Amino acid sequence: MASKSELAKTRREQILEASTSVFARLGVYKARMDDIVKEVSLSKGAVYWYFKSKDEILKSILELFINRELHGLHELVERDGSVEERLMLMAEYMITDLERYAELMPIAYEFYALSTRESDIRKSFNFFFQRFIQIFQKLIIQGINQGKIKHVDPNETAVAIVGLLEGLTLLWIVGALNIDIGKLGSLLQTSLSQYFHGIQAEVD
Amino acid sequence: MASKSELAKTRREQILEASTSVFARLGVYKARMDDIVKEVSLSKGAVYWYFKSKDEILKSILELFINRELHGLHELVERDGSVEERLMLMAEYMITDLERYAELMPIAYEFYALSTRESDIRKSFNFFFQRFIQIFQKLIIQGINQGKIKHVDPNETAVAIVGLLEGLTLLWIVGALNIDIGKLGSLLQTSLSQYFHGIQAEVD
Amino acid sequence: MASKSELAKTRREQILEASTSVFARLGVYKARMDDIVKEVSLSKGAVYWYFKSKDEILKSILELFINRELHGLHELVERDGSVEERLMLMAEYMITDLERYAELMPIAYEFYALSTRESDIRKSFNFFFQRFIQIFQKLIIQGINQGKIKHVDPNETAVAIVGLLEGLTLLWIVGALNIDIGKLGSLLQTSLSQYFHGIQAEVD
Amino acid sequence: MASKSELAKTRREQILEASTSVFARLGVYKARMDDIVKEVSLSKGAVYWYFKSKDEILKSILELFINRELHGLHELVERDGSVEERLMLMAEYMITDLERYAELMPIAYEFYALSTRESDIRKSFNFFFQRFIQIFQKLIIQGINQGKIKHVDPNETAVAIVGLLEGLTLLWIVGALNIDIGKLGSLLQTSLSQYFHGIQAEVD
DNA sequence: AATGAATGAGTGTTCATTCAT
DNA sequence: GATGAATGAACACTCATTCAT
Repeated sequence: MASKSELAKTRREQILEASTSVFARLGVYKARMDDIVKEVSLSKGAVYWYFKSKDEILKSILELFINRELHGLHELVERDGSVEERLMLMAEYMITDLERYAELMPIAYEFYALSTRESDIRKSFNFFFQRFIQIFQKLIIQGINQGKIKHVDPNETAVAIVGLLEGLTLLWIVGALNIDIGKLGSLLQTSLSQYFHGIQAEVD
Repeated sequence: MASKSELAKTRREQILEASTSVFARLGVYKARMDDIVKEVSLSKGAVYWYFKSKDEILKSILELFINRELHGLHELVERDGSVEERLMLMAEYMITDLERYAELMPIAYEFYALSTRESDIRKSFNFFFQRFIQIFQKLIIQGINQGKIKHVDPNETAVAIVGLLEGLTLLWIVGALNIDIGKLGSLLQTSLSQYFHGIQAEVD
Repeated sequence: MASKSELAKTRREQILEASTSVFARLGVYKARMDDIVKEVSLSKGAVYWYFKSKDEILKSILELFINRELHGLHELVERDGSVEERLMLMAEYMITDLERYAELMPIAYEFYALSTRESDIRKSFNFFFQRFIQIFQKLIIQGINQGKIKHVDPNETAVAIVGLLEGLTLLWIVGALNIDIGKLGSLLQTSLSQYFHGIQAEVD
Repeated sequence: MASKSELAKTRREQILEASTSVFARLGVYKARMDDIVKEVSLSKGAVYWYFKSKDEILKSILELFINRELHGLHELVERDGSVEERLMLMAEYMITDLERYAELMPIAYEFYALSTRESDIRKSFNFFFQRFIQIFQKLIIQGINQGKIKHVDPNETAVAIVGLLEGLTLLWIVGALNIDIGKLGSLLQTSLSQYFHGIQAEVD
């Protein structure tokens, strides 16, 4: 039974998907509402029926990204395995994710830039990264409790790990690495592994 | 004795400085040529006398940033001290730098976003990060030769370090950390230090 | 029942009419899009909805002129009467036409000037004048076949006649004649008549 | 002894020559003062030292044209020969002239267009064409007095002749004739000759 | 006389948004 | 719900002209 809100939901999704693609291709500012309208094969009025403004579309895209991403990560946390194994698993997940959404990454950096000026976006990122970091933090704490990891500050360490992942992604996106995504995967794993050794508890 | 080209150089610098400030405050796209004109206290015609478009201004800013930054880093490489000490020194330098240019960081992320679409900018970043990474790579190689660092891949390791620094900066800029810049400094140092321990040669 | 394209056609006509009037009054280059917008009582966006640039408006005006003019002339060719009578009829028609569109003539000269630089316009005029000349050529050939006109070159003669008409119009427009349009009419007729006598077959 | 005004005269001529060339090439409105400055190899200030505005340059060009043209024509009038011969001579002269200044003709049509809006230019043309017509008028009157030409209205006839010449030139400039200038010359002569026969006195 | 940097009003065009149908 | 014509403020950039040197 497709209720009114079913159609609305579908339409919003269509528009969001089309917009994301357009924004990624042209950049958020160069993208025109007409480009979106053309991409989604709806009329301009229809797009404005479901979204009040270009800005609302933009923010909805961010929301969608964040939810999708957090959802994916949460599933990973529940897995079994040693702390190191699970760390690697998460790196792997990020790569798969990056692979799938690579062409959408440009938008992310526009959002980062925007976040310095728009508190809405800033809050969203705050929320997102807090969660993201928390996930790793739990892992670190587990590791410490299991005697696998030194008595480091779990939050600081988690932040460093997320930073490492984000930073390498940035370098890749920006074209500083000149490597394909497969190579980026192993780079991420090597780096994480090295970092992990730095915080690993000494064994006798 | 201000020769013709002296004036031109001065004017270009004035315009670039004003533009940078305006771009950082309003965002590259929301910033109007009139905002720049007002900020620099010249007429619109004068600005266009020295730069042929808003875009040229933008790209010149990037050029300036990159040159300034590389220049600063190169000086650091020549310092004395152990590999670890010099690594910390560089982190310190980055923090000082970040402190000074903090309010200009939003532009960086707009540039990152742009780099995915504009090959000019992509090339500039490629050049910049290659150099940046190289500097660390040399340090790593020295460390390896001195027996201070394991036989890691120097390039991969340098990339990881730069990634770590960039990533933490990103998290801070984006508001994910909720800490002041001083705290960011010590976070950078802790993280680097931990990473360094992970690649340090085993001692008997 | 105004279908979609009916409205579009009407709007385009409105805009073209208003633009013609504005161009004639102010000159093509001094005329501003705002002048057109004001004249047509539409918004600027509406004008740009139907024409993508000032230039397209300009070229559409030329197209319209040419079609209108050729259409009118073609009807004249079908008339009955002697060759000389029909020649006079055409002169008469041109005067009526000139009378009606007198205030639009300035545009014609801007088009002539443009035709030396813009191949689009050059082609349009080429097409127009070829047709125009052809009409007179047919008349000449008829005259020759009827033994009313000497064995002159029909094309050359037709060109001369059109040249004579255009040239006198030019002199009048440029203000060289200081006569009213009625007097221009009889001047045209006298001149044509004299020319006609020059090519008339000798009678015994 | 090159007095101040000698230099001034030279400079004005240089500027006028360069401007004419630029105007012809780019069109009066598209031509920029910078184009003129570049063409004449003087500074912008220098150009403005000798001419108060672009408009003054434009009007000076017209003045120069007119003087040059009238001067040339006046010399022709003094020649010997029959009326018909001298008529042909003038056609010949116009062709030579057209040949030399062909690439400047576009400006003429811009002037014609302007003449409908600017009384200065209108007056200049009025003056010019009056003289032009007068020259032919004298010829006609002579012809009448010599019994070579019918009792036509000398002014009307002169106007028709000038109109014929101008009109054929217009058709040629506008690209309606698709013939080279040599062919235009013979066309002019044929047409004039035919017209002349139309007004020639009957012989027994 | 000459230079060329500086001025700033003015221009064609764009585009997010609205709204009558 | 949906359409797409209409709106008009906003914008990057131009260019004739000025003026300090």
